[in-house]
Amino acid sequence: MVRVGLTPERLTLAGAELADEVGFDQVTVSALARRFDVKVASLYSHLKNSHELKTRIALFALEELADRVADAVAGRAGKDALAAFADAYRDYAREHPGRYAAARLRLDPETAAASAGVRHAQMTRAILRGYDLTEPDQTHAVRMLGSVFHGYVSLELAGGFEHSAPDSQESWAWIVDSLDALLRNRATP
Amino acid sequence: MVRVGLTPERLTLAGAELADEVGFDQVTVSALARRFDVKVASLYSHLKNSHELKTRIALFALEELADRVADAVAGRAGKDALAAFADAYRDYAREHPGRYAAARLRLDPETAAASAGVRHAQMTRAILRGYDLTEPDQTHAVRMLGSVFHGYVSLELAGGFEHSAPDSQESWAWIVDSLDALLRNRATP
DNA sequence: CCAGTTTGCCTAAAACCTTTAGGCAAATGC
DNA sequence: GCATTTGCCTAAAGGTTTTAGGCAAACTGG
Repeated sequence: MVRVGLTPERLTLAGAELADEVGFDQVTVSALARRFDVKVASLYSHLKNSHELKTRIALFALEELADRVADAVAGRAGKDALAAFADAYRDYAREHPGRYAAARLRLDPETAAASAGVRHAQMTRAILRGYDLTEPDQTHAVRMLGSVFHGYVSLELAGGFEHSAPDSQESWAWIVDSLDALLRNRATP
Repeated sequence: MVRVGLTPERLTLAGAELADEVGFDQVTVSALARRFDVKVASLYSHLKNSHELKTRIALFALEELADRVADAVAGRAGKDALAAFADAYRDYAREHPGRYAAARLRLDPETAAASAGVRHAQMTRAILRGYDLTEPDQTHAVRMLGSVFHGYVSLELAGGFEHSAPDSQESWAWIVDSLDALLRNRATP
């Protein structure tokens, strides 16, 4: 009975990898046990239940995505920052579709408040500092950017733009461009 | 052994109702059988499998949503049409969250091509006729509108805007307003 | 270094979901 | 009214979740 060395962290990471391979909703405690070649029940010493596994993966993905976005945005401002933010977001979703799906898991309020989700909101607001928006416009803009990015990426992942011209990349650039113009128009004089 | 009168249509409708009550991913063949007070295996005379049930609910929801949007948009043009489209979309998602989630199910290409999804795309293009966009801008705009609406509604359903000011309704109006301005700016002279 | 405790993975088992196979009775058609 | 079709049933196998209890490996301190 060799000990494999399971920990919540290793399980979370393996779960994230599994999500990218087979889809987030195919991530089960059973599948994870198979991957470590241990019996299913063994995982329940490290995880309260299946929901905790999914939540952990979600939190992990949120952190990772926030790190990437922070990196991408560092040292940029204005449209440059907006484009970097947008690309970091989209690239992450395309590289890690399962983790991205995980990041969209609905968290209970306390968990969400303690998650990297707040960093996302902060970074979005940081981007908007380049556009001189005052409240409540700034909040509206935060919500709009979140909607467009999430909406686009999730439609793209679902294959919505696959078999039609023009290329998805072109639409993405057009949209970022349009959003920049929109935000500049909304700036308070 | 009383016959309940199961049909694929009745099962689909009941499945849609169930989705709104407990969430689309909680819709199972078992739960549906309980609702009709018949044994689970009985449903398999009317449905090939669980996936077919979900696909049917998705197609049903797409039709229903397309009907609503068509109704809302009829006789309107320009920003009026845009707002009517947006509201019909958002209202449907809020009234029928389970069906809305179903409508976002990934369909295989042939099924998607035969679905009301194509009506959605046509209606979006119809809205854009009021803005004098030429290709490829029109396609970019179709994709952007789809992204914003879907993204916003799905973040809203996930509770993203619940416990913060300003009201979601205000942000929605601001966004529709902004999109209208954006599209007018993009019009070809 | 080795007893004692902790920890990790195991077996066993119950509950629920999916799906298939085969049966009996109700509805339909001639 | 009888034969056929159809609809719902029982039975059963296989997968996932979760809990309970056991044995052995890995730490702990004397």
